[in-house]
Amino acid sequence: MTSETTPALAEDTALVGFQEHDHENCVDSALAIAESRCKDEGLRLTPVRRKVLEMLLQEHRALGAYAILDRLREAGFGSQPPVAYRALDFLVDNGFVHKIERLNAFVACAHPGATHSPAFMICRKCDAVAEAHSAPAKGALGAAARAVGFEIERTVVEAEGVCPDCTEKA
Amino acid sequence: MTSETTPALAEDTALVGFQEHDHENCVDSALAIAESRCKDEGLRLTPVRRKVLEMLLQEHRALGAYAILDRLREAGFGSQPPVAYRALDFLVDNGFVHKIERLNAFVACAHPGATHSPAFMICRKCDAVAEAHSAPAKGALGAAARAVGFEIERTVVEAEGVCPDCTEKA
DNA sequence: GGCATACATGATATGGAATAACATGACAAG
DNA sequence: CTTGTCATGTTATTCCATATCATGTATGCC
Ligand SMILES: [Zn+2]
Ligand SMILES: [Zn+2]
Ligand SMILES: [Zn+2]
Ligand SMILES: [Zn+2]
Repeated sequence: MTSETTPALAEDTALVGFQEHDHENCVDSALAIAESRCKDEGLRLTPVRRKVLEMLLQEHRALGAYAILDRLREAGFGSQPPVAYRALDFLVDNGFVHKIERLNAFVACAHPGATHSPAFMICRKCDAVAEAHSAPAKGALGAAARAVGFEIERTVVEAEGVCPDCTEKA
Repeated sequence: MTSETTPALAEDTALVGFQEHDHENCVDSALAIAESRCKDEGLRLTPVRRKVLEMLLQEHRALGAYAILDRLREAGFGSQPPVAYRALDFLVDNGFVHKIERLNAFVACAHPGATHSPAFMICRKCDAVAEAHSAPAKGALGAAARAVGFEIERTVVEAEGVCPDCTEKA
């Protein structure tokens, strides 16, 4: 794994997921970015953690914790729930992976590097997940929060619907 | 075996939108609206369903399915999971109750009557939940969806943070 | 009335998500 | 070498959710 893969970060900031792309490169570069960021920030991207991130990057879909666990077992890692949840906690806390609350499942971040407040589009037919940016404090919710004095720390924004591919097929 | 761990939120701080209000009346009127709407639309607000709605209206907090189940048992109804989940399905499908994905729990709708796309503010300290309106297709997410041809059918918008009461106490 | 249909309820069993609690191993300071 | 920290591993348990089959109950038609 040369860390020389350049930040070929999908430049259409919005949406990896519903678009064809060079997936090999996509996975490799995301892993490279993760390794580089961990080095910079003194985080330890251990084998289990790296493996989980790699699994999630391979799919552009959300995987449940037990699907992840199955693959960890196959790869020779521990196979008890905490093994997966701890790796996921690390990856989520550090912004490499997001949890999709609607699905109780996890997806690799499509815009690693910068901290951001993600929004997701989830296809209910094929389970594809695309990540966009959300503007949490702006809009109706932000206004309502300011009006009552609620301090927003984090937002969950998830849209459920049908992706372009599945719409086309129908 | 009961799964109730509630730290007894001070009773009279019951709040809709984090504001004090006449809670007796709030519950009664919401039940009346539900009954009237069910009559109009030919829906059957049966005893279990009514009881679950009433429970959720009493709290302005989200209750987990098993907390609901415990109370159903106490009230003499069936105590197996499907009993609660079926009642909840009915109430959610018809807009009387919303599911809070972040908590895997349920809360009574604060704006019954009109169909709407809710947004929630969840206090991570006291677990209070307030409901606001969201503008799903407007804003950054709507734009991203239109850009790729994703058809939004439903959105989950949940903000986590600290409510005015808890901010004040700190 | 007798009967078909739809719908609501009930109970059993199982699967999937998440965490608590405890033990072990690796490793870097001191 | 000892100590503290962090990561991993295992066991056990709890909570969330659904599939399945059985039973009851109302309604409308014959
Ligand atoms: Zn990719
Ligand atoms: Zn699709
Ligand atoms: Zn509502
Ligand atoms: Zn609070």
